Amino acid sequence: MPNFYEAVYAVVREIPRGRVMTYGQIATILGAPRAARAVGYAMRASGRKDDVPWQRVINGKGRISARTEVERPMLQKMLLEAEGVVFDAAETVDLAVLRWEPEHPERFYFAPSERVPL
DNA sequence: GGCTTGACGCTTA
DNA sequence: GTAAGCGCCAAGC
Repeated sequence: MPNFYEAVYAVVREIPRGRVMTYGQIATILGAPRAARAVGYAMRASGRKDDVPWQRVINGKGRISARTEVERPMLQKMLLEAEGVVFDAAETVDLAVLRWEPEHPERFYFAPSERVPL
């Protein structure tokens, strides 16, 4: 992984259809449990990459964040429901059931020291 | 190199 | 149960 963004995308691409992951969870797998914000930042920048299922990444409460955009969250919810993800009355996803974890999280490990400029 | 911003998260009230 | 505050890491100026 040449940079942090690609490291994040590599994980997101592994999320199966109908399942979701949280920002903090991805950050933890990358080796930076506190870098949830940076993960979200990477998602925002991933708008162009069609092969990255960004809609399957939500916050730790099981909700859609996307505070900056207005139509984005609506689209995200629509895409997830199309995959079978269920939202409750509070527009929250049941993470206890739909949260997914890679079989080999260590292969996504991204040591800060290995970070290489683009 | 330093300051500001941002799809987050945990702790406290 | 919700709301506000502080800390976190990486990117862009």
